[in-house]
Amino acid sequence: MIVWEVDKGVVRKATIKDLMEATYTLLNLVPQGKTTTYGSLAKILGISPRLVGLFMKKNMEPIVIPCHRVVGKNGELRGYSRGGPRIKKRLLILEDVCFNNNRVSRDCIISLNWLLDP
DNA sequence: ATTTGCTCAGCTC
DNA sequence: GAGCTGAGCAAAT
Repeated sequence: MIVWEVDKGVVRKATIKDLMEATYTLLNLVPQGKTTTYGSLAKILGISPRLVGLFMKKNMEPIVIPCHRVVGKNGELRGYSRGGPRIKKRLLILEDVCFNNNRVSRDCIISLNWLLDP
C-alpha cells in the first residue's frame, strides 16, 4: 500500500477514496480519441489492475469520468457497467478510436507512463 | 489461441 | 470472519 502525504510532513496511508480520486485524475489526462489500460493506471498508482476495474464499477458518477477510455492491455474492452461492452465500443467509436476485430488498435492506447516521465 | 495462477476490495452469509 | 466474485494480467502451454 502506498503512502499518501497530506501536508506539513504529515503522512498517512492512502485510503480507497484517495486512490479512486487519483485514478479519476489520471483518467482526465487521457485525451479524447485515445484510451489507456487498467494495468497502466494500476502501475502508476501501485495497486492491482483489478482494483482499478473495481473503482470504475463502484463509482456512480456517469459522464464526468470517462470510464469507457479504459480497456484491457491487449485492446480488449473488458466490461462496462452502464450498458455493457456494446455501448462501450459505441462510445469509443464516437470518439474516433480505431478498432480492428473488436479490439482497440495499439496506436489508440497510451500508457500514461511516458506522459509523466519528462 | 487457450489455460493457469495470482490478486484483493466488496459482497453475501 | 470465511468464502465467493469480478470492468485484469502475464507466463506457460
